[in-house]
Amino acid sequence: MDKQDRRRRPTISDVAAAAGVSPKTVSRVINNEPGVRAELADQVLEVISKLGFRRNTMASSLRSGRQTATIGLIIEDLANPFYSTIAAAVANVARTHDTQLITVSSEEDPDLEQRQFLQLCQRRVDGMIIVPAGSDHSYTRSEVEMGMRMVFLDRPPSGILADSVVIDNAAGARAGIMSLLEDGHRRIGVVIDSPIIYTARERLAGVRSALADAGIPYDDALVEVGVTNPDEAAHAIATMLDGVDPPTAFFTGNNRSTIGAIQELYRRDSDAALLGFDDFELATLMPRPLTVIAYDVQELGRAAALRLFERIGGDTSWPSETVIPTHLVQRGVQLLKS
Amino acid sequence: MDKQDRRRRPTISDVAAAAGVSPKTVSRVINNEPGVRAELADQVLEVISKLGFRRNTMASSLRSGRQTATIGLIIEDLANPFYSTIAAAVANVARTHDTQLITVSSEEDPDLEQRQFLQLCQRRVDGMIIVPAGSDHSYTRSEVEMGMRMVFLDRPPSGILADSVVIDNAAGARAGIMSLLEDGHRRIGVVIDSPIIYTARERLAGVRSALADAGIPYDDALVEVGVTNPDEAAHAIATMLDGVDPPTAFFTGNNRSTIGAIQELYRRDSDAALLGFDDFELATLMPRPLTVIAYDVQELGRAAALRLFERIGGDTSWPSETVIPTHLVQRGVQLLKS
DNA sequence: GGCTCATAAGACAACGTTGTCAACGACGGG
DNA sequence: CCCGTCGTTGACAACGTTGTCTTATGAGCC
Repeated sequence: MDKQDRRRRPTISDVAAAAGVSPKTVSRVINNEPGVRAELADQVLEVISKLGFRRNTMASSLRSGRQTATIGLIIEDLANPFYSTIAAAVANVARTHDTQLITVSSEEDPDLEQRQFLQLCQRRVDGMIIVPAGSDHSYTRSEVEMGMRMVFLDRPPSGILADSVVIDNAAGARAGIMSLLEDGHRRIGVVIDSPIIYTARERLAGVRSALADAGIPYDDALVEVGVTNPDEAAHAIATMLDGVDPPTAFFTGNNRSTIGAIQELYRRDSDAALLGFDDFELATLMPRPLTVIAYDVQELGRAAALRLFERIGGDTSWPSETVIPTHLVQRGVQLLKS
Repeated sequence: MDKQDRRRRPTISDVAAAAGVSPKTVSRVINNEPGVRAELADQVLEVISKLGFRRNTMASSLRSGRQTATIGLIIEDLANPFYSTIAAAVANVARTHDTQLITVSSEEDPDLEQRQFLQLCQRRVDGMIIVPAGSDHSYTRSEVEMGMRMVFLDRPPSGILADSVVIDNAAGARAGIMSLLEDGHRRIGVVIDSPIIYTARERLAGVRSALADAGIPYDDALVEVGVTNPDEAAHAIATMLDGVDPPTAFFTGNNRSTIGAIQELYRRDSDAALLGFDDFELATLMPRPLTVIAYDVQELGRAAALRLFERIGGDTSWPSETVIPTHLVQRGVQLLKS
């Protein structure tokens, strides 16, 4: 280790030379191909472990043209529990296919998303799951034509026909609002992200549909759009509560907004009802009651990964859209005592 | 697209033929090597974009022997916020080095950890960050000798000398316990994972050190080890509270146990003090007061990644151990109203 | 014994790219 | 006008592996 601390990695030829056989024979052994005497194979295996030989995956898949046993996942932010749950589910499916996962963050930047996409193409991943940040994905078309498999997650693709897995956003929001209406609420404050975003748009559509069915006019003063973090949500809630004829219930369009709403409602000891899209860890310990529109986040990732591996396995059927259902769940720490 | 829906991916030779130049010239263009007339380079670039050529990363790094611009991260479970925060931090550092991250879960299984490690070696990643599940890492030695760079995260390596980044577990626990002692607590219940696990062992050592300094005998009846989930923690807390001379304060060794403790203490309206290792999202909304031993999880990942890239950059200094400091923070939703 | 045939092993080329070196024309100095 | 030099470009081989084809060996059969 003093004069040569960085040994060269042994290659198939090194193994072959040390074992007194041809490189091809070593190749046969490491690939479990038939046509090698058991005795000789053992001998080769011994040399392999003695030299610490590891087949170079890159050379192997370059030559054989087979799969690279890698898939890509493009998400907005790995630190966000929603995305990390998806990543974990995808990785689990990948592992059952002996495939490794390259996860990259787009940081909600369409340009970065595209660059990451192309880099993954250059690595010749077998397929990709993408949670779109941008709104135009026609740039993927030429790659898809050249065989890249893609599944869109959480938001449908645009500018290209491809598989997608999405939540039943509109129906979930609609069901939630209908339950508020059944409880007698007539003024419902809505706090939601910008309708530029697919999920926000769909959820808002669900809200409007439920209100329309109940014959309740849509009141712009009770809808705050473009809310992206807890503080903005808290502020929006405060403003509505301070207005004339304040809402008796709130709908928050994602869990970040729900957190902000809980903070503000708790601070004021308000007993307004709260309905939030997305369940979240520790919702059961929140200091006030709330209802969440829940769905199986793992299933979202799992379904996308399964679809992707079907494609990789050779499925060439027409692109499908998988819709993950939602359901309403009561949350809040008060339930612990009942 | 009807008869040949899967076009072959163009290679450098295809581009060369279409542009009427040699493959080497195309290579020079895509690598920004000098020695190509600007006019000719433009012409080549045009053909490249027309054909949708993407350099094959595998062939490139196979031939050039340069870095693969990939690093590996082996963690226990990507769905766990602690690990996903680390993964995000590592990915962020990686991106500044134009490197992509392959994240794999060991599922706390030493065998799987080793298999994943070897697979990453076969992919010739430039380096790896590993949160050890197993307790013996001598199996990495031959790879390290052949140039694999490794940084151990959250737990130090054993059986091999390598860089590591860990939390100041003992000092953090010690400081927390000392603060409970200052508040007058003399009977402190301890709920912690198995001491087989490095972090649990260190934290328990911190607890014992603080108690010893205060002259308080270590009472086995007040220490429950081997607790791995919230329910077990809640049960352990309940048992201690139901015993004779119950504790007036509890220390929980990680955030899962802390959650369980909160549930049980809230259920009973107990006003026992609670001190938990690990901060967590939404700790500010917990329905009772608690103190957490907090540290910068992102920094943990960031430090490990920075160290790894120093190694990849050629640093051959003696392995270092980076220790991330901790500090005490008050949490609980009651703070919102003050 | 000569034949076929199956089996085992190796020779060789190729995957897509790039390092090395040679070839070419243009240019300027002696 | 020749020669060395520079700037461009290409030919060729090689990275580590594997697909294809060939060769060597011996068993089995008439």
